[in-house]
Amino acid sequence: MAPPPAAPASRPSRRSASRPDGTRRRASHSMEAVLTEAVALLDEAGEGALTFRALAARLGGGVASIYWYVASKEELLDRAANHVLADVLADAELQVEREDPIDGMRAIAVTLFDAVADRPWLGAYFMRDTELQPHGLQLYERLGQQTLRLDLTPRQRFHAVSAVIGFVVGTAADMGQEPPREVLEGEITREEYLARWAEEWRSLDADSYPYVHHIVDEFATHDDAEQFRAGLELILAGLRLQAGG
Amino acid sequence: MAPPPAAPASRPSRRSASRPDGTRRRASHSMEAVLTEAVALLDEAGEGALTFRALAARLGGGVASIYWYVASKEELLDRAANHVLADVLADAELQVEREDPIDGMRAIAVTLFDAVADRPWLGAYFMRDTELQPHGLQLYERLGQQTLRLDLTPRQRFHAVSAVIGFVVGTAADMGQEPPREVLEGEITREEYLARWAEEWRSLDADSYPYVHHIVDEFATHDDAEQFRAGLELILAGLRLQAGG
DNA sequence: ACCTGAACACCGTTCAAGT
DNA sequence: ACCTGAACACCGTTCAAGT
Repeated sequence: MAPPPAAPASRPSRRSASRPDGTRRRASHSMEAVLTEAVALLDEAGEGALTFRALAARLGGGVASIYWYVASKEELLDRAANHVLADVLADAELQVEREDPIDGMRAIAVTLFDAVADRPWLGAYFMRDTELQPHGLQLYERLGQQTLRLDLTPRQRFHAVSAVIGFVVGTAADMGQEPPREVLEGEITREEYLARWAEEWRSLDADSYPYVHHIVDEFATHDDAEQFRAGLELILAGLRLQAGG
Repeated sequence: MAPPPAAPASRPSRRSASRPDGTRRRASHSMEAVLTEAVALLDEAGEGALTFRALAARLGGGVASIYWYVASKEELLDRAANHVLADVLADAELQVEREDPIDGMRAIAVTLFDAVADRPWLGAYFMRDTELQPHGLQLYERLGQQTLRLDLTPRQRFHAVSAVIGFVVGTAADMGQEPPREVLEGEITREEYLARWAEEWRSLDADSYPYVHHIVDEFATHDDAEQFRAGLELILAGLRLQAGG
């Protein structure tokens, strides 16, 4: 396997510190430090917390210095996404040696889902720009390679991979939406929140909302990861059928 | 079928106009006018164009007046989503009288996809708050009702509907991402843009990226709607299998 | 009941200047 | 080559006051 496009060389970040002689050194960053701190901000406090001012403060420098590394906030997020995808890719590579290609696809899909579920902001930026996200492209390639072992046309393979990616990212982003304030602040648990929502659904007219009533208990006790897996199995079953069983 | 929760009464909006006697009447809005203009802004210039200031200007009033109708921008977008879902729901209801429940699911899914493809912002707000989005809930119910006619457990039905919604919204939101500036400004066409991207993919090492090379022509000429349909068919095929064929 | 004006506390981005 | 300070042109939201 070829190496991914090389990342710019990086040196460890130095927080602005005073020298022995008491003079003050200018803050000095590096692409690596910028992305690491950006991801830390994202992980600690969500997408809203990543501002150039907050990031500059963490790096111990001025706001404008970040623009030496990225041209815009969009690029910052694209690169941050690529940064965390390195680990996702490494995980996926480990799990991909399956005899059955469909098992391989499942393994990669689940790995990616877990990553996006952990980092909801990742969903919105995944594969948006393959030039800035070589690791995203490699993950796509790995998933696609599995389909080469199935009896399908190129078009079917393209559609299958697109479907899996679309499902994983879409579902994960949806599930990863910022929980309501009450849950975030620990006033109520996720279970209580779901129960409250379910209560509302139960109060709907049963004749008009037979389906909602039918599944309300499932909804109230559902597990996101299990729900994702069940949907993924439908796609994979359809694919296996298409490939001739 | 029961009516959806009633919308607040609305009167036509009046742009601030001068009276015969020359005095100035205060601007007067209505929830209906606020949502209509918000959607117009969204449709004309994308999510970035919807600001309280721009909306107030269109309504002919001050910024703060909008806060009498909605408590936050989040609520404004949730309600705007519900507003356009009224039409989507009406479309879906017309198409749902199928003998085969899977055909019914397909019809609703395609209708929703078309709506989100037209209005990318809709993807991010669909079904986020069923209290503010009764039409979203009704669409969910309609889709779910189809599964009641399939031989499945409640849990399987819940998972199936979640999978379809997740796939539709995820795929449509992804496809509906703001096209790059060059395309938006008409410098190049979508085809040229895809071709340029494909060119880049072709320049990758063939041994490391066999899949990308395998599908690059499909990618260069693909149609989003067709790609969506193909993925949807995989889910529906898996579901039909699960329901016993 | 509904709207206004002005302020508050933020944003991303730019740029001339520094080292 | 890389960083700083200060400014610019915005944001969403609040609030006392008006009608």
